[in-house]
Amino acid sequence: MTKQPPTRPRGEAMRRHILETALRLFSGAGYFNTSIHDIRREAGVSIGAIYHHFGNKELLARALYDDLLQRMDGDIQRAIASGEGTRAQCLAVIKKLFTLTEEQPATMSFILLAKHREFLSDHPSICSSQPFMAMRGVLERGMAQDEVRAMDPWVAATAMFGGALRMMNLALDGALESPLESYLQEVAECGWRAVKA
Amino acid sequence: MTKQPPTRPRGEAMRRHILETALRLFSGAGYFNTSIHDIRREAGVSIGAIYHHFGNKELLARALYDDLLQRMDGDIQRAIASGEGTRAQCLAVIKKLFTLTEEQPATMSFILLAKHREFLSDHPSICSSQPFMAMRGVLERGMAQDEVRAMDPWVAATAMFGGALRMMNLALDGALESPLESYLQEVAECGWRAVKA
DNA sequence: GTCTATAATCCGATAGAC
DNA sequence: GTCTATCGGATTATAGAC
Repeated sequence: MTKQPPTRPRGEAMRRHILETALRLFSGAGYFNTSIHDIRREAGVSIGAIYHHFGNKELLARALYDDLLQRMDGDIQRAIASGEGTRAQCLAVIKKLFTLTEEQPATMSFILLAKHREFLSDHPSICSSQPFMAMRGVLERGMAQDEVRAMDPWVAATAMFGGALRMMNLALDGALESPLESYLQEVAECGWRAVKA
Repeated sequence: MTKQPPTRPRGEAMRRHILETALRLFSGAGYFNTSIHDIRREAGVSIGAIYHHFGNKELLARALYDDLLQRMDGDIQRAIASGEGTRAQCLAVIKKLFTLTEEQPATMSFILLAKHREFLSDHPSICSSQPFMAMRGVLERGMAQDEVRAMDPWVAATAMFGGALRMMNLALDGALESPLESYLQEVAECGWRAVKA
């Protein structure tokens, strides 16, 4: 009993706590409408702690973005690995994307809707990030095996997943009546018809 | 010869001049990275003129957004009216969207990529704006005439146009090698296969 | 209507104690 | 590592002359 759970997280735990708070505020009000002082107040930590762990506001956003994108990349890779054949893999990817959107809307909102160029100066655009390249890769392999019609790989990827991504935007904007999962089969079927051989 | 063309626009002309300058800066650096003083300097007008015509920065952005969206709505409506049948109408819409993206990237970037929620507080989301509702309407009529498979109207609209919109995002991010128009036929074909009866 | 000058506020970042 | 107090600067918006 020498170790008491501290009221406030310290060290690495505090770092994660700050990241979680920043995600909530960034995705709610936006990066520019959220000040360091807002994060400080909401997280119940000091300004000094934030600057100690992240250096400045932009680096905090970058750390958050990298963290979320890496987690999403793992999810997408696992979804792809879980399926046999292009069609099943694409369905698994869309299913995972829909689940993430419903269960972690703040995360998906930050990744999909944020104009990262505005505060992540030299970061590569979201299109060329790992998870999106992996999705494109599925279609390219599908083409090599004649499961997918021969076409430009970008066109194939956007045709297969573009509808799903738009539906996620609609869900995040609160424009859909039913939960996103209820559209899964229809959306995946449309995507597949768009590209199948 | 009593009337000399003024070096700097005045009145309504100045209003438009300010809107054009704001669009260029907003779509380049983003709304929050653009200050009133930036617009003042770039447009060669005074702070007073800006506040006289628009009231404050947020109202300036709102006026710009409404203006661009109304113009886009007219373009989309005309594109729809130019075609016979669902397939031709959808092709015309995508063709117009691609042309606009290439010829007026600042406009399309501002409309598509901006997180308007961050600075247009109570504005309806982009999904429920006129041009996007019109695109959904095309698919609904197509369903009524059995040209399009029966399905949720949102799913049909995102399946038909989602790929095209993603391609526009890629083009605006500079991720595509060829001009957007060169993908037109493939993109439209994919969208149509996704929804056709 | 358009201008200049200035006010009021807020923000990101730093300094230094503990 | 975490805290409090504070600085310097930038930004939005206003006041008032022309």
